[in-house]
Amino acid sequence: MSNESNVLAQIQSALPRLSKSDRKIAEVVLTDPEAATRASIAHLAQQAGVSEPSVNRFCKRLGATGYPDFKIWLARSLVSGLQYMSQVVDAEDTVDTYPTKLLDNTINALMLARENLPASAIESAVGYLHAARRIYFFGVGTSAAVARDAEHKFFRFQTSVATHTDPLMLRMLSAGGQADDVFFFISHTGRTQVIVEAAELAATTGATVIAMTDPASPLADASHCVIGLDIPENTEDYLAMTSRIVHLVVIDMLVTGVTLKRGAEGIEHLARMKESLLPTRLPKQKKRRKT
Amino acid sequence: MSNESNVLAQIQSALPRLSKSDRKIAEVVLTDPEAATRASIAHLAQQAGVSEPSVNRFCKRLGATGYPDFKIWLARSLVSGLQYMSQVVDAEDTVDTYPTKLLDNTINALMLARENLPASAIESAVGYLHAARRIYFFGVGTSAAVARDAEHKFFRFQTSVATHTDPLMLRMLSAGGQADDVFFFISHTGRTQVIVEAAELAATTGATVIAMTDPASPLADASHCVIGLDIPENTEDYLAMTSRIVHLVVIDMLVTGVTLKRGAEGIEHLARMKESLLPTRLPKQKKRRKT
DNA sequence: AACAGAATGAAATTTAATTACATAATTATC
DNA sequence: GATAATTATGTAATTAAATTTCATTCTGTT
Repeated sequence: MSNESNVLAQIQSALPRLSKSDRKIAEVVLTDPEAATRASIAHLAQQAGVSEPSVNRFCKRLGATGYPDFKIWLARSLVSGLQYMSQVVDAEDTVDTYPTKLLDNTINALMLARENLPASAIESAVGYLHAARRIYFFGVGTSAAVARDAEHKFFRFQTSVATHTDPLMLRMLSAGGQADDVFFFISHTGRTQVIVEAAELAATTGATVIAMTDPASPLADASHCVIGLDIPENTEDYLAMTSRIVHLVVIDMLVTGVTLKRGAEGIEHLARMKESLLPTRLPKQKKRRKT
Repeated sequence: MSNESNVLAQIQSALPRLSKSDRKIAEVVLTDPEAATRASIAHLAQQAGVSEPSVNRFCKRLGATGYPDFKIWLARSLVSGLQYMSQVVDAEDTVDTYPTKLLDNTINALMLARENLPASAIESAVGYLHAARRIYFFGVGTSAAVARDAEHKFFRFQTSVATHTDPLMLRMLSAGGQADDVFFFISHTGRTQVIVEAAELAATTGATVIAMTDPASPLADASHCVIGLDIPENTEDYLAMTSRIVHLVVIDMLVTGVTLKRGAEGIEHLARMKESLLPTRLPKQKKRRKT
């Protein structure tokens, strides 16, 4: 009964079982839940044409402790401004709408990733990266930027790191893999010709092949360790590619994981970061904006 | 001010500007917003160590009509267990905790950006980029990856685009700016020596200088158009730099804006994207994971 | 029709939130 | 560096809101 996560659905389903006044209240609430969250018990009672205690009893019957609590439940089952459906930018969009759409899509992608985190894959990838003598991050197109970011982050460790986008370099380096090398491939689809080929080559050399990609793809099949992510849509090749954002955050996770594994120096690094975070922000001088 | 869509992000961004007691209240709310929705004003006041009227005033300052109304806002902006305080990874973290922390920080940064979108700056930047004959994206360190991403995205237009990280190239190109060139600088702090210098140089040439940076920084001062973003903490140089994610999404916005401005072909492109989005995902075959 | 049981509303009570006012702290000004 | 002005904060009084109690009215049953 007290499934507080969605009162509206609950009211809806209880509707036929309700008494006369309860039904009147339910209808008012269902018609405009948004308004109900703002109304006082007196107002809602008047709207429904019932007495205040009736409203109160209605709330309690649903499992709330009282009317204010009921309003909170109601508010929670109404989702904040965030749009949960992936939104598409179209010709009618203006500067007041498309930035929010893009942000919402990105936020949704991250929330989705948050639900289905491939913790074990991350863990083993961290293990490999930590143990590696040399790491290659390979990605083309949009994923090249992710690879570059990873390279930049892994610089801090004494491990040697490299990124390349040139197909020839990619193939040559992959073919020359050694036991303690890690090849890390980044591809949303896992079907990019040059990447798949390189991964297959690398796998034959005894090096470790990690892929951040679709788990049901040729690239995944060629890899020893797959970081599979649940990413809403394939907007590949088009404007905003939300997957690359998720990929970047996963890179952060890997760097963090390796840092933690390295102990001492790593921890010291983290401590410094903690400090830098505390004095939240520097007081800003007067703002100045042109045009 | 009364942008009711996400009070938590709003509080987060107001945090540094708040008075002593307001901050205490804000911290209690941010630490456990879920609990705050259930607490009475007296309880919350006691928790924060302030008086009840202080809590009431806090709510009003945020735009709510009072405490109960504030609780409704809070409930509405609450999404599935997300942590709203910026979280720091420490030595005790495991693979079960730090990935979520990093994701939460990123999501928060994006929600914050969503509340304080510099729409007008984005609009004018889009105007400049659309009109440009040649575009340079300059960023160093972490921002280099953002610049690279921007370059990759702007390739689609006939405008010529370039990115460089080499300080010499940067200075040379900046000095050689022309009237219809756009120099786009990316820097979280706006205090990176080489970037600020290049911006100042470029500004003397008659070219347009755009900066995505802290609005109260030397870089902002040197620019014609500043895209200022509200980004929680300065984790600069350390593990996860949430600002770069926000920057990337802003790049998406700019590309989208320019695409929309280009009309016809741009729209056709968007239509194709829309199609690609509908058959959401390919049915995945059996998953396969190794190690 | 008469009764039991639930449903409902009026009024009283309690609880919670808000306002008014006084005091303290901060900031600006000279 | 002192003083005025402003802003922030708390105490107490007030008001508003929600809840409980209890009397009344429906509803269905025999």
